Amino acid sequence: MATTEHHRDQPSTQDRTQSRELSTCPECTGRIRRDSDEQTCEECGLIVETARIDHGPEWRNTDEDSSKRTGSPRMPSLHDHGLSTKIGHHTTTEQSALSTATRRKFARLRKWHRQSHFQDTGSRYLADGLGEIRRLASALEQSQSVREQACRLYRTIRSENLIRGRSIEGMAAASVYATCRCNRSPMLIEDVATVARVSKQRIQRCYDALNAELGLEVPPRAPAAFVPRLASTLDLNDAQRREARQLADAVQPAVVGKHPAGVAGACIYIACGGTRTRSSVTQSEIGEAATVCAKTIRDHARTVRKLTTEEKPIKSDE
DNA sequence: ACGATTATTGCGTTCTT
DNA sequence: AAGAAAACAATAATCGT
Repeated sequence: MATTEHHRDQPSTQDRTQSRELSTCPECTGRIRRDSDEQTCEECGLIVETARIDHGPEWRNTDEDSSKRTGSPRMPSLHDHGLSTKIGHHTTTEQSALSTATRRKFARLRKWHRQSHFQDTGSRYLADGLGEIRRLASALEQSQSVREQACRLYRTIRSENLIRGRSIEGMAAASVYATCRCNRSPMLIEDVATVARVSKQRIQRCYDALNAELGLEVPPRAPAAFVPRLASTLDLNDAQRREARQLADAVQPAVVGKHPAGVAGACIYIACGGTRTRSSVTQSEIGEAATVCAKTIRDHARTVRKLTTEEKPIKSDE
């Protein structure tokens, strides 16, 4: 089949994410990340601009085999890239003009046409997976760009025969998760597990297999990326956010390998007063928001404190 | 005797025919 | 609709110390 051959040479997800421009956010002076269709702030999540217009050329011969030169851009999220057509229902004035025989004929035509979509074997499964990805991406409020990237990833997963024996739904969820991580989004596997139809463990397995087989380079996650997210669910004020962010940035090189959301939670805990003054948020509240237990917040808070007080010993903090 | 590694089995799943 | 193929988890077996 021509479609799978075509997609073997598609650029992988990380190729696309590398070409993004950075500027600063008017709201919090954070960095702005630019996707193909959106500009979002990495700090506060503010969507600066949403370009609904496709600025690309009207026709493209860049599709390698130039099998398609005009029309809307290819949609990786649709099993046939949105290339298929439908025979519409004429429900208005024309209906009366058509004879019964003609209407029958069109109904027959329509049915045959619709069924012919799935005639090449296996693309039913592909459509299932892509549909699930679309569902997950929208449930997780991800941008259109993320959705398309996830679908592209899913296609290569499929062509590498990584799905057999696992599950379509698990792999779809893993695709979305992996895409979010490649885009440095503060996404937790727990997040996708709550909207997915399979367990967290199964998603994790699929994600592991995906990493092992495809070797896609997912960047390490910075704790600072989780600060805005946690801050908004915990309803913190600007000063607290700023403080927590500074702590997270300062501490980042020393906490590689630790769960970034847990570290971010610890920074927030300290920024909100810590044990000293009565903290505005409890450890368990933070833990819940970060999908980590309260003890982790406590432990990390200790190391964060130690790391930051070494640098400026003026502030004696216990 | 014990812990760690490897085989085996059964199960739920994809995918082909 | 049926069966092959591949993955996984739980259990059994084997091995080295």
